[in-house]
Amino acid sequence: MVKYNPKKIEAKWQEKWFNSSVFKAKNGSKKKKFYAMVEFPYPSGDGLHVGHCRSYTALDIIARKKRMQGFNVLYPMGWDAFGLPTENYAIKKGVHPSVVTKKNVEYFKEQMQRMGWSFDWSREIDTTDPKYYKWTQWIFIQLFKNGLAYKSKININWCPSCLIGLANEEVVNGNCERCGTKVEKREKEQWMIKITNYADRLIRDLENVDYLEKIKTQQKDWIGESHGALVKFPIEGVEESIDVFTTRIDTIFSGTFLIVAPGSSFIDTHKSRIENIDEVLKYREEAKNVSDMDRTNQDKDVTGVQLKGILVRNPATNEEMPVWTADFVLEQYGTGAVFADAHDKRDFKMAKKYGIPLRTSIKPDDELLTQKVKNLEECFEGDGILYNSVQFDGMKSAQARPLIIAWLSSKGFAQPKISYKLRDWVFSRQHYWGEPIPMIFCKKCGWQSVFEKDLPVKLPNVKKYKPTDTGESPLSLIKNWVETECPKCGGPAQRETDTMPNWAGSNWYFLRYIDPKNSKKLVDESLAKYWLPVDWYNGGMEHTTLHLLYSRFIFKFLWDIKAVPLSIGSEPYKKRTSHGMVLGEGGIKMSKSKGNVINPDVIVKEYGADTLRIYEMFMGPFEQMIPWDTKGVVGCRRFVEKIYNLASQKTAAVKTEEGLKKILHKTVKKVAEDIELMKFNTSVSAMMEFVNEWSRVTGSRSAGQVSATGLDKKDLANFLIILSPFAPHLAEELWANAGLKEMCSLQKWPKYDEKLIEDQEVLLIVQINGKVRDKINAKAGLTQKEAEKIVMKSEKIKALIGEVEVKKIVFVPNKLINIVI
RNA sequence: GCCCGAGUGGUGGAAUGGUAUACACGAAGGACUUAAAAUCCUUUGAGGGAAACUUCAUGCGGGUUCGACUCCCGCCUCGGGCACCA
Repeated sequence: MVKYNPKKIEAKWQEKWFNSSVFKAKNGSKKKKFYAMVEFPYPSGDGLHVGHCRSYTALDIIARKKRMQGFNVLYPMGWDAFGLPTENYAIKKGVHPSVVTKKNVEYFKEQMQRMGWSFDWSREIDTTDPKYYKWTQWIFIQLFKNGLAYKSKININWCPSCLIGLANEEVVNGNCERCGTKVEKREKEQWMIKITNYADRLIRDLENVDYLEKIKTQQKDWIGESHGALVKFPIEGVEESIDVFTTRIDTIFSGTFLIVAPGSSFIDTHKSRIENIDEVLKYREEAKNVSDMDRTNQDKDVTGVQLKGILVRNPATNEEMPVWTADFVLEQYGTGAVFADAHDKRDFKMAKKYGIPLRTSIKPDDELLTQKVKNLEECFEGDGILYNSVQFDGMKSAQARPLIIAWLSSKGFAQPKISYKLRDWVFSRQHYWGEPIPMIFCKKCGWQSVFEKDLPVKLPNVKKYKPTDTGESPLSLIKNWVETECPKCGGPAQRETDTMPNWAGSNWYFLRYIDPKNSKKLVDESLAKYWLPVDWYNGGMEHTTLHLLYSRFIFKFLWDIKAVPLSIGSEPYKKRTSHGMVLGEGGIKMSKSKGNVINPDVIVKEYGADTLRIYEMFMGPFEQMIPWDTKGVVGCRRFVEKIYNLASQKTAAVKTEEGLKKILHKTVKKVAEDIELMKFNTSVSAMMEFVNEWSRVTGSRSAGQVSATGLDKKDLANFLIILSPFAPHLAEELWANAGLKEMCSLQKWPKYDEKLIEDQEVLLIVQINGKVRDKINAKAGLTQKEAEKIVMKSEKIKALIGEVEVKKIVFVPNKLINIVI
């Protein structure tokens, strides 16, 4: 018998697949479409990660199964190749980033093909290809033309190590998401995208998509919608008022002072009337130097300064309130001002510290606690019952809120308002290796977009792409590129030198796979109509806030401007799932510094791609984090080899053994159902059980008389088909060896026989008072009476019941009988 | 602090109201071999018993039920998300 040699088998079938059109998605097909997508990788120098393998194998299984079920499947792959690691590597080694990218892409592609994933390589895309980023730039111009891209001088998060501005989303606990350096504040003119205009739709439309509940929650949390009211506080001595956003209007009767953010324009507007303006401005400067991390530190002592000479009036109580500034009030949220009262811990703490008067107006249900609250010994923040609130006394918080808004609204002091935590998206980066922002600044005409016919604005090929210490993009040093003509007046003008963030290329890539070579349009309308939306999108949990949000937003925008057909709806992904991370052995994260990174190449070389594919599916529940275990790989290799040996026995075709046939049909059913639910681990174990039985049956026969496979040709074919999404090379090889026609990958997915699966005989569990006391083999479909009769004959049961009275008998057909005594 | 998810053998895990520990790894013993590797066979939750068998066990404490890993209530631990958000 020939020994199982994955190296030979796998190379052979990969060549056959990729030199033919078996996995090519067909435009203009009458078949139903299925668009399966995985997050395209960033082609780093490290090569493919075993985490990529988990995600790509899972959707490969789904794509292969759908193909066999008669769908026209699109399962594409590409490269998200702009980004810092490539740039940093290029700087260090003195090679151009495009050269580095090309090398990395080649390596990744080679690795991917060795895994046997059924990608349609004819649709490969690369975000750094000018033919691709032409359209990334085109999208930016549309955003600009529609008033959603604007330039603004803002305090940006600056990473002093990467020398780059970061979006709020890229700051994790006050540190740079990429390198972990503490983020600083810098004031800079930046391109901003008005994603906030879409906040409500980005929440609302989640109802129409099939995402994991966890992912929907994350999206909602990130957008941070809160319902409340905008309340006007009239300013004493002038005909003006200040707006405050609140979700707790029920506490307004206890509002005794007002706090504005240190950076609030309120301070500038009323500068002349603030008696201690120097002190206030000094506090503002100090607040600027406090990082967001410290500003949001709960244990920090509260600080603040009163704006002396300024008083406002509480529209509910008509009492005068002093105005303070404190750094815990943030400029960016709500209106940058709050009314303060005894029912907020921070306000409470501040009032106690500076001796500001407090009053309470909400009491909890508890008498003892109420006394403490009334005596200002404790701060009560929850919903409760109103008092000190005139006509609202005795009402519950939730009940009172809409009534108070209505009452104040009738007097012209309030209106309902929804506020979001989501902020506009900082879109400028001061780096070389990104898409140039296609904008031109003219002193006379202001910011103008490049003519669409002049796209793409190519990245100039230069030697110096190192970031500058000044925070300017390295492109600013290339004079003959920067200097250009104004598209409007033709006068001298300068190009924008900042580039786009890495999200820019990845937030619309699913559109380009549909029509990757179109030079006239973003995507052909009829093709988009056929292929969109993406039916199933899988990726990492780390991309379920940012990338998913950005790409949903951009798609909605493109839908609004009719760049994609209206009929497909405004959500790009019908279904989104996420895989759990693959951890290093021992449960710690894989990292180069810990030296515990598993290279898929090494595993493929030693065990074969089919083994690696099966292991990654078998290792545990798909959505769960799981530590790598090379010993577990060995078990999967044994399984693969066992199949190879069993199927390779050259014997005359026999009739499949009855019991084995039944298990095969059950396995066909289970594997099909489990794949849809991404329960790959149990599909594999079901196949293992089948193979164990197959091996047992075959073994007993060969020991006896006729040496036989125990599976006839037709049943072997069916098993190979359900195995093929998991171990495609092995399935093809055995398919060919068995003399079956065409490729296994082109077969129809098998049906199972309902009748055959039904058990003729069942194991009836006999319980007494819920404890298992006997197991009896019985005919299937027994009635309760018949079952009782059989059970009462059992010596064991008779002995256990004895003379005691039987109170009740619970009967579950074909499963169990429970005698209660 | 708030919101999700999880906790089962030595290990990864299976079972979503009905035989707890499928499948796999590891370990122990055996066969084959001069030997090792590979392969095959047997055992493998814990305790008691010569055995038939029996008691206990799904993070902890209660509850519902004929019957609970599974449902409900209260805690503990771990992981993830959000966080002076007004």
